Amino acid sequence: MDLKKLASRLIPDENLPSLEDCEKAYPPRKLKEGAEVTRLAPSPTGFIHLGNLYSALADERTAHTTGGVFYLRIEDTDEKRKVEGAVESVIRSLKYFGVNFDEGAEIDGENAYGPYYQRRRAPIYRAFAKDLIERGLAYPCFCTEEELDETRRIQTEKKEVTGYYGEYAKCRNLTEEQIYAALDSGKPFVIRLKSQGDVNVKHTFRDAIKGSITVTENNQDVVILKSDGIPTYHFAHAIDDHFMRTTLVIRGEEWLSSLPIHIELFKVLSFELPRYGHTCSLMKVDNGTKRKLSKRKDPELSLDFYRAAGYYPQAVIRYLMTILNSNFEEWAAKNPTADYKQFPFSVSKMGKSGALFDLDKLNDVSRDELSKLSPEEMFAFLKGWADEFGTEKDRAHFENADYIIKILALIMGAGAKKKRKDIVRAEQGVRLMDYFFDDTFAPEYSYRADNETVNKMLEGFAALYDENDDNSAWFAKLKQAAAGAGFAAENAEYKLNPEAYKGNVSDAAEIVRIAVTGSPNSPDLCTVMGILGKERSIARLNSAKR
RNA sequence: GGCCUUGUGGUCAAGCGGUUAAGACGGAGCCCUCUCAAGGCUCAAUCCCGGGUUCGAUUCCCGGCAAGGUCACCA
Repeated sequence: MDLKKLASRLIPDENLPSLEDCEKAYPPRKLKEGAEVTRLAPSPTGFIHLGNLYSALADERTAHTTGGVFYLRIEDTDEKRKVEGAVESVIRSLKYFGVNFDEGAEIDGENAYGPYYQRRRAPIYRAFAKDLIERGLAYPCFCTEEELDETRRIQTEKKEVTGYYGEYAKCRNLTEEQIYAALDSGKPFVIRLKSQGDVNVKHTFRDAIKGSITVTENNQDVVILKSDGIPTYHFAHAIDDHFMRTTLVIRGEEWLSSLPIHIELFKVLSFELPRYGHTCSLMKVDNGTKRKLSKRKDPELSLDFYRAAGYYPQAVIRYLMTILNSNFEEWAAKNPTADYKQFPFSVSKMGKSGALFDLDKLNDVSRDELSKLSPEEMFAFLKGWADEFGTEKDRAHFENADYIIKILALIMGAGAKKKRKDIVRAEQGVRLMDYFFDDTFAPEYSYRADNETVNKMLEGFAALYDENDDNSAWFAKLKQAAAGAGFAAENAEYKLNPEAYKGNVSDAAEIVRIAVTGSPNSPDLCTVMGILGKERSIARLNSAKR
């Protein structure tokens, strides 16, 4: 059979680049020894979630801690699943979390290895497919979807491996006449790899994350060019990662099972195989079982969700870092002020089994991270959130920067010997301040004492309160009022004879606290009242009487 | 079902033939204390199972089991 002629018939494109041209156009990168080139290669199918950020961070850290390059490639070979604006959304979301690309789709700067949209690279793929056909390593397949379904059914029935291989590869040995007849009749076709592999042969393979794994040779005649002439993932992956000079392909472990295909593809294309690192996926518990995070099933894991909830970007990143490299936490404890980018990230330190997403842990990391901010920085962060996601009232409150910063100094324990870690995320932090504003102050007045006692305490303290008192003077007056209302002024006295009193000082303070803040829990009450000012404090004490 | 991967407290995990089996989150308790946080201290809780190899296995080997992934003209 004249393969040259067949190739020209199958791929008649003019102006295809020559294989040598491609090599020349995308030469090996000039990087220092050990520098890794990594990439994020999403398909533009919609929003990205925490799991995507997780692997993007692994890529980004690997590239940037080794002095390499991190680029963005868009795998848009599936027209049907394309979503408008998805690319911008990916870039924007990742940027919010501080994950930035050096080159790639929609990125300014060095674009020498582009284009980064696979659809725009069609001529390259087609040139190589044509070459494979000429070399007898690929062939046209005219099987219809129905035929394929049918063989799959038979294979399943006979408990054989499904797929297009061996005797099931019907089009593999078509005669010249059959091929041209099909072509002449206008039947649509795909191009398949003529696999040379043998499933009985196994190799051990070194994965950068999983370590030593065994791979079985591929014997599937996989589709490399779909009937629309666009490559499948497998083929595009081999060609792109070769010509974009990726050194380390970091991707989810769901790709592990197609690794044999990729190995064969690199081999027949005569490309040097890059290194691979297959990450375990982030899991979540669903109906009592673990499963990997999914875009469709877990909208609450969308990156935009975390933005809306007001999670601090650095906190999410640091949480992810603790899962990515388990020694990160230890390092961070030793270097409390260091930026996470100084951490010597290593793919080899990545875990081998899938981690469960742990909200408690994220919250803990968040508290910690946020407690490092100054009240001014916290103000800026909260205001940014309020501007985008807050209520009308929130935005109005944030006009008064000085007032809020004073509140934040209290809530965060700034300047005090011990910092507070009350704020986990912006939304919750903003709500924490509600009682400092009259229009959001919503007390419940759920006193434990009887009304008479409450009123006596409130009146007594209102009469004594002086906004110029320092903390101890303030507390002395609280005790005085407490005694007047029948509480024990000193705890020791109360312990000796609890029957004689309405309660201890804590119980008395609780009444005032509820009156002023609407809640039995709050930071230092003396300071709260100082921030509110005498007038409002007294007004609240009065209106809190029963 | 075939193939691949993984299996240390509730969660994330150190560990790499001999350890009282780290640490963090979460839980319980105590201290501190005007409450709540924070902080300090203490406690409970783990090597999937069965065979080997070995003086000795969480660690090495084999076999189970369980979980996850994958078997498309989707990526």
